[in-house]
Amino acid sequence: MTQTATPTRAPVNAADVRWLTPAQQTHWRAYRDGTALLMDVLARELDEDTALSLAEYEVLVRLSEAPGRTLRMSELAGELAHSRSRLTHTIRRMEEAGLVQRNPCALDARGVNCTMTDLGLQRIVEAAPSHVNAVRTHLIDVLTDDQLRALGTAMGIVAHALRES
Amino acid sequence: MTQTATPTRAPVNAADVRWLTPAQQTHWRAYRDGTALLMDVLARELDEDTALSLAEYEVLVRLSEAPGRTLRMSELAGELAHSRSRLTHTIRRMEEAGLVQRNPCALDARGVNCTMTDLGLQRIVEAAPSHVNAVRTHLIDVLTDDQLRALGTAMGIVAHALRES
DNA sequence: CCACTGTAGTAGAAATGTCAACTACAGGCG
DNA sequence: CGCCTGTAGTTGACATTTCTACTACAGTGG
Repeated sequence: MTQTATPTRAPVNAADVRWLTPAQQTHWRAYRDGTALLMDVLARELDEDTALSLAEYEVLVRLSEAPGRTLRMSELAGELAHSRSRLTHTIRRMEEAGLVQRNPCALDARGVNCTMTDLGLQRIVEAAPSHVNAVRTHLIDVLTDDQLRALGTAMGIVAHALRES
Repeated sequence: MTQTATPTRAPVNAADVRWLTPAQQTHWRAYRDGTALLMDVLARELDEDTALSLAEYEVLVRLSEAPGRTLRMSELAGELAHSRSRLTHTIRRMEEAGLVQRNPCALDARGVNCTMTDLGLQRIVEAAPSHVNAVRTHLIDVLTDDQLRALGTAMGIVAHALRES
């Protein structure tokens, strides 16, 4: 099912809405508020400790795991769930900072390969301990194994459903 | 325990890091990716359907639930987990659009009360069905009750831990 | 009363993200 | 081939968020 020209969903009249139950409200808000607080503290601590933004850090993580420390721009955008435009801007800044390098893609003349430089590798090796520690402190260590597993499972389902459409 | 002047955490040497187990990695990434995708689609659909940003929508929700449809700026910022500066800018734009109004606070001359206008109320009444529907479609309806409860519980714990510090 | 420290809110500049074109190439099909 | 549609990536204008510094008032303790 592809999008129609105007991707507007059918307007929902107030009478038809299935409002959230109080319990659903509570859980949705806990998720929303917890996520806002968590992402905020992770971004702040990463920036203070390493002068990297969360977006830059995640770019480097994905590249560090890719064969040849290289990924196509679109693959990177897909994995990060960032818009192509956003990624272009981020990568341009990172390239100016010497963390990555861009090269035309041999197989597909439209494509651009993005490669992590040695400096980029160095930066993420330095940054990883601090960030892992922050994730541990604020997320992993405050939850039981079961709670973390449930969290991952639930959001995995959500992510999968969204990637379908 | 108060913060020291330089709130920098002790640097973490690579040797001391407790890296995440593969399972922890997986769950953390599922959470992170799912959240990015979910927030993105919710923001996009809300904007398309109602021309409100998620931030504006949430301001209106909090105000609509407050006595007198009024909250202090700092209370609003605290509930939304937004910085005071960010809130000031958001509210200024919303005030220009006629959705809220600011008045000095009688009890505390430093304070500012933020009140939702009738137009603001009207806008959120119109917007709510669409947004609830989107939350349902992309989050609530793809999870079982147990999964949603587990998600809310886990993130509630995370939020609580962060609000302590 | 006065100094001191902390809280509330704001403002402008800089950084970052979004949106809407736009170029260029790929792949299918007459 | 030549046309058409779709994908990859970029760009610049615009909107939002962050950072930092600032003003003003509250509350505490001498």
